[in-house]
Amino acid sequence: MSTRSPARSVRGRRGDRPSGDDREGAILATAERLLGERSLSEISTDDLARGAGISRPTFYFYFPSKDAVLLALLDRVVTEADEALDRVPDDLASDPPTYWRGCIAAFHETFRAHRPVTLACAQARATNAEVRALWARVMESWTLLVVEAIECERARGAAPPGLPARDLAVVLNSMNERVLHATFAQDGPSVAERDVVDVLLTVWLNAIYQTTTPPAEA
Amino acid sequence: MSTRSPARSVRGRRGDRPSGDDREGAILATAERLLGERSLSEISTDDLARGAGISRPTFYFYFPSKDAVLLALLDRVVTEADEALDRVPDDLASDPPTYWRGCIAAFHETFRAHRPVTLACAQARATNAEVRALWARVMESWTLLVVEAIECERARGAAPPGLPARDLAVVLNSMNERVLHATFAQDGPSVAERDVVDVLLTVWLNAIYQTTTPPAEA
DNA sequence: GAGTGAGTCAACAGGGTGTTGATAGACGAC
DNA sequence: GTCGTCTATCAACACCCTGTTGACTCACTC
Repeated sequence: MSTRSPARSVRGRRGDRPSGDDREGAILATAERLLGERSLSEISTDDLARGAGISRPTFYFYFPSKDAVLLALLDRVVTEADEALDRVPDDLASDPPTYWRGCIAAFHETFRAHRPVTLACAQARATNAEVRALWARVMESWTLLVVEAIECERARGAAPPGLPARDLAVVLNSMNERVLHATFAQDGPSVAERDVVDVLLTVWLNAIYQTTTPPAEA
Repeated sequence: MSTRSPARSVRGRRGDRPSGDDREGAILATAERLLGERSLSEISTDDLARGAGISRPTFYFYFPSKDAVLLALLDRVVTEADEALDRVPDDLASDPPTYWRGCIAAFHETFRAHRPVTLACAQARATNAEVRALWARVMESWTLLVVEAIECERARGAAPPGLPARDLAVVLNSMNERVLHATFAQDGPSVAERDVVDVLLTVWLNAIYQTTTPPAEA
């Protein structure tokens, strides 16, 4: 520090010290990078601090804990997933398989793009109430969307009555969650990454319509 | 120790000190009891040792780590699940829904009976390679059984062709795993404990047969 | 009655988390 | 120009947890 030229102190918007936002971003980036190499429990706050170029106590100036960093990462991924879902064309009645496929693929692609964060969150959910709550909120909103879609399809006669729509929506969602996790983590029996969306779609169609070729609207 | 009566030392098979098996059993029992109250990461080796009436270093005489205790508990549950599955009557062709229901219920009941261990293992799987491997082994053997059953049903014309039997078996199994976990843990959207087996069964039948009333053999 | 082997634990070493209190620098107020 | 104040920083600390070491007890031999 004593060797730094005083002239440099006027360079840039706020002097030569990185701003708080830079530090926060650096911590998040470090976390996402390290999660690609090892699990959150194997990453110390010291690793995160050093990766961001600060000391461990300073880390606590930006985040209350390691888990809070993960929560912030999850929040970004969840926002991305919501946006991807919004971009799915709303053509359920005119082309059901394409609609459902679009929804399943939106989740698949978003979480695949952030595989390390996804896997770390799935793990942290067991111990971290905030991660659990956020994840549950996402699953709940997606469940409500599916419930509504199933009820529309039943109302127009495309899907037969059967299980309560909510029970059906919950188990299909759960299937997707676990299957995508297994595929990403290569943990236990899993489906090839290339096929996973189509396999899931087929089960969804059979569960909802009892056929993989449901009728389009008249 | 100095106040213990020497006369007691001849009581019982091996004197007044509990045997190694007793201690090991006491550690396992303590672990299963404490897992009903809090997660494994919130249980210290000291808690397990004290619960079994020994000091922490002595705990390490019996188990190399906390995780090894969980693995031993999982091993017992897995054995139980295998036995329950063996007791399911082998009447697939003569009454498909009953057969599949029996299989699903066997898992449901075994893991429900050891809910804390099940939930702890699902969590530990993320960090503990041995738990992960044992769990994957169980899922794999159950998957193979399902693959074989699906192929039988297709061969006799009861189930239509479609997805590769293995992909179908993997995703249906994954669904059960995640749904049962959510039901046990009350974590996120879940199905009522009372209904869960029937809801799962319905999806299985639709996915395999495209109907909930598959034909029995002629 | 010396040896053996299972069982036990106080004390230690090491690594992690989260907190405290002192400090350094930028910046507006006066 | 200096004086508070606010942001940002970190050495040092307190504490908890894990796993190891080495000495000890004690029943059971031969």
